[in-house]
Amino acid sequence: MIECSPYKFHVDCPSRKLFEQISDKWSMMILTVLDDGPLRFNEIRRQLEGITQKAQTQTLRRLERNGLVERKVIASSPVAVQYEITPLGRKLQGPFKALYKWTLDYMPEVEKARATYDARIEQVENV
Amino acid sequence: MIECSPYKFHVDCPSRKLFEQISDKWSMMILTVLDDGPLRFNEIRRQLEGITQKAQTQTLRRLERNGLVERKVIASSPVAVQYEITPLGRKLQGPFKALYKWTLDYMPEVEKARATYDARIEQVENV
DNA sequence: CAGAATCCAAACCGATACTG
DNA sequence: CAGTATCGGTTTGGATTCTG
Repeated sequence: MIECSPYKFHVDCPSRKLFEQISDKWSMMILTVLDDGPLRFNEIRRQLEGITQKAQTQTLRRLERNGLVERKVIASSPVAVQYEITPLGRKLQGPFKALYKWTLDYMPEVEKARATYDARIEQVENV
Repeated sequence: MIECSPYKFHVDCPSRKLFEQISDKWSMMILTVLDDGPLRFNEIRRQLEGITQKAQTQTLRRLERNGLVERKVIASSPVAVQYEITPLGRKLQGPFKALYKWTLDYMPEVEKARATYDARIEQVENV
């Protein structure tokens, strides 16, 4: 792990600035569904349970601005818009899949830890 | 990428639940500095520029609850508290480092994309 | 279809003061 | 040292309405 002086994680450290941009609720999921191929606005929507139109628009705009997604307007009536992952966005798939695998592999351990923690806390509070 | 029916990312998908827990502003950074060895509260603080005491406490509690960090109270006067990464937390280092490397490798590309996007937006707005 | 605009409530966040 | 408690200010999030 490379360091950013004088703090390990300086506010100007690229990892902080960039992590903020992709660690929101929906970016990772949108990039993941787009990895299988381009989708239209409502096609994305149908794959992500619970996303609102506003959140989706905002997330897509940020992804587009950061060069991770390309927005293509297809002139027709009514107009069609297609979202496509860029090569840069595709390079995030490796890290994302590693993270995704971790969540599946260790979810049971995390839940066990939570149960233990919550039980201990409750005990302390009920003294 | 494994799917969660009927949506690709169902609300009960482990990846969503767990990703929410670690994708906040500080978790990744705290786990990273703890990877080098256990630290006390204020030692962590000194490595993470801009973190407030409140945010640090909250993040550490969540990490502890999820079994990623262990909190050890050393009886002394004044009391000392040590935070140590757990084996489970350490298993996240691989994915984190992959993500970290991506930010360093592609930050320039992202900034170029932003400049292009912002210039285009400005042009549209100034018509 | 693919959004933009608006409004409101809830969550978060930092600053401050206090404690054993 | 290692926190807890509290209090505004800000941001976020959802629901709703409107548009070409």
